[in-house]
Amino acid sequence: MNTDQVRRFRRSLRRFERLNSDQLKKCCTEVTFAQCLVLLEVDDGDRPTMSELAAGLRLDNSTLSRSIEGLVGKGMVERVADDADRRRVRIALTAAGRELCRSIHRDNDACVIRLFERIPAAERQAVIDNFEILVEAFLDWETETDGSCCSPGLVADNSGK
Amino acid sequence: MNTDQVRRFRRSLRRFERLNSDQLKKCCTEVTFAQCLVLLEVDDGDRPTMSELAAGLRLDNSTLSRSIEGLVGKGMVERVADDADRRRVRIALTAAGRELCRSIHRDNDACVIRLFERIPAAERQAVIDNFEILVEAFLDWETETDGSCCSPGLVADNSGK
DNA sequence: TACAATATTTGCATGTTGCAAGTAAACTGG
DNA sequence: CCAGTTTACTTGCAACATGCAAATATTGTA
Repeated sequence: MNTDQVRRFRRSLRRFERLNSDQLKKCCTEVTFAQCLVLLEVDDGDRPTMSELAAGLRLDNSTLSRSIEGLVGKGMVERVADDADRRRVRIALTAAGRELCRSIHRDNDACVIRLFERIPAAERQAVIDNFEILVEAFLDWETETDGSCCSPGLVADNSGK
Repeated sequence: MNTDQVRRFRRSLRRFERLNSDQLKKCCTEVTFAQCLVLLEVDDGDRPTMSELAAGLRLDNSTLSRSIEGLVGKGMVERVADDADRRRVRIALTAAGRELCRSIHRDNDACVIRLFERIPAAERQAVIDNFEILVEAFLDWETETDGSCCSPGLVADNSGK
């Protein structure tokens, strides 16, 4: 890795960071952005418990608890007591929640397709594959360092002070 | 684009979203994460005005104003009145701000290098290049739609309701 | 000079987040 | 079986981030 590569990548990372901005996210009014991430995670799992969701989303249990609270209030998910261990709370989609997930997927699939129309067809698969490699590397690195290292993109680090 | 490609990409996008989480970002105590992004943007520019910074970071002027307020309070930047147009406020790094930028770059360059050690050397350039292509496509798309489309990754969209 | 346009800051409300403390249920060793 | 510990989750709290609308100050314009 030379300096130019590193700096170019970090610059892309900073720009990407700001792209997922609230402005972009706000086109939806049914649920908040954080709630949307939780909803899709619930949809991906099999009646996951709170802890499973929190781990999957890398969120504190308390933060997740509040997101779920919001989704319950909007009638998208239900808290279901676990028969085997009544400490556990399992989360299940309601009919409205399932419908919202379908809607989210439909609309966002279409958005991704439009996005990729800006990328030459020959490059699309490479972009997807390489992004996946990148995300995996991040996840792998996060797991190993347990979040104790600084964020590679942009974060200030006072370790040198 | 087939469905599998789209879904795989959106899944990566969701995971990536949560990776830049506060937990990861919090290794720094000098400035907040948002302030760090602003600081580096100031460093990149030539005594930029508030509006230039807000546009570059895709932030509302008011949000930027508060971030700058924080950085001024921490002695990292200074507000400088523009001689030609006294409505304008230009932002300049202080000596401490310049030093912090150097520190951020030094530490984060090192982090990126460690991150990429998890990716085979032969693939690194492709990962960087393809990430850049992706970010450019996002920026291009955002500019053209003026943020009026839904976020491709994950955002709920009630347009179908 | 009155009026419109531009640049920035403030007031306000909402959302997100983690830590610490609290509560309830399940396990464990005597 | 019961006291103490562990586990799962929720609440209290404080900080930060964010955009919209309104206020302020300055500049351009007719």
